[in-house]
Amino acid sequence: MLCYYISDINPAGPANASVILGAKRMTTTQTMSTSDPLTHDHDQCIARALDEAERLCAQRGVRLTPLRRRVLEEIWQHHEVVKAYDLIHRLSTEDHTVKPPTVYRALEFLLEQGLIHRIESQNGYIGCSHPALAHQCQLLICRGCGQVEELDDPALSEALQREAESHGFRVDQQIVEVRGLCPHCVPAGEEAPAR
Amino acid sequence: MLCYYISDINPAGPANASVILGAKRMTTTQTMSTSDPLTHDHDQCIARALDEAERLCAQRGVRLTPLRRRVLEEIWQHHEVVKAYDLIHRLSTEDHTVKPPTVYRALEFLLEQGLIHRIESQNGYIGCSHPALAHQCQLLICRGCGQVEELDDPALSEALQREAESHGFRVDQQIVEVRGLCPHCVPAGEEAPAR
DNA sequence: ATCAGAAATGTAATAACATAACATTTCGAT
DNA sequence: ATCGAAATGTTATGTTATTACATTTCTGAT
Ligand SMILES: [Zn+2]
Ligand SMILES: [Zn+2]
Ligand SMILES: [Zn+2]
Ligand SMILES: [Zn+2]
Repeated sequence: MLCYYISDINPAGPANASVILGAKRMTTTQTMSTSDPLTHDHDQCIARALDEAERLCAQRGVRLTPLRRRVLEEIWQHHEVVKAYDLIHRLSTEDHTVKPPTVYRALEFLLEQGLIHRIESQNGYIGCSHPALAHQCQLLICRGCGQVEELDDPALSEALQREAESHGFRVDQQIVEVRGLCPHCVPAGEEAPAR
Repeated sequence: MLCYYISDINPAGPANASVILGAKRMTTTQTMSTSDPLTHDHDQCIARALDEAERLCAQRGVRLTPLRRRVLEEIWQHHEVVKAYDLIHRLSTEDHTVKPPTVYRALEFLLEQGLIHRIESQNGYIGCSHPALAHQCQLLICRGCGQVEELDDPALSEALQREAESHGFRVDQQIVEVRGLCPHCVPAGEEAPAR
């Protein structure tokens, strides 16, 4: 499977179509990267995320059960926000309907282990790009294509932490989400206001 | 009405009880401030917020109808997160049940006019402290008492904006919410991890 | 290998949050 | 007074999440 940056949420115009057709599967060894979503090999992206999850859970002595692994795999199918009820539908078959608590419990586990992030402004979830270490991240959420890029800028999170502390506040968690248009959707969205 | 910083969400121990009893109504002229929630005159806080809303809506040629004003007034009853269904219940009487769309439409108007902020991580709302000018804010949300402090640090919002732009991202809106313990709830919560 | 407790999953019901669609009322300008 | 737009009322339904309890699976001790 290839990861298309321009999703069908935002039907691309002719200008973008050629870009999409230009996407190609890369077979050389490379690092996982969400910064070049048009060209990266997303099969490898998924495989790497699952391997890393297996490794971390083994290391931590927690169980990445088949169900939890399956939910994580579904979340990693693309770089867009995934909703809990999407997962319920995707995991259900004619034989067997998955019920909400099943999915919510798996999500709870994955959140606890830092394998996914919850996107508060969308009631959705996304795979974490750097699950080995706990971190505060900044999420860039494109309203055009729905893709999410995870930033992990310590300078930003530290600045916010300091600001909160300067008001006597003890920080548990930061929620930093930016809504807007990603580089590939800016042309299709609105042009820059300045002229 | 006085604004108690320690709410009944987090039953205060004896150490805090005296602090609560120490809260007093201030009658001197003062600026609205959420930075000293124990001592500020919250009646004046509400009145000022409503006056400001009247003024801004008149200036902008939009209508702060009785319903919208009433919803804003309820949101300003304290400095804690208010939920939409709280408002529905508070506005309903034995004679008349307020339906969800009524409240959600009022909230939509108040959000558009920048008179309230939505707190994404809580599905809740809070009165805006500086509604005259559009701004990106940072919200400090206490898990102890539920109170919310609004920060408006341009250095922070500009830093986040620059970071997003450096990734080619066009920013529409920033969502910055910090969960933790406010100065008055830190003692009652957990002690500092360092020793 | 067997058993007991803990962890995980299954299931039913319901709570909590939000919107769509359409009817009626109110407002403000002519 | 009349008309169109804006606001509100009403019904129904869609979406997200949790509670409570039953059953199954796993793990470690015997
Ligand atoms: Zn990918
Ligand atoms: Zn992450
Ligand atoms: Zn106040
Ligand atoms: Zn504000």
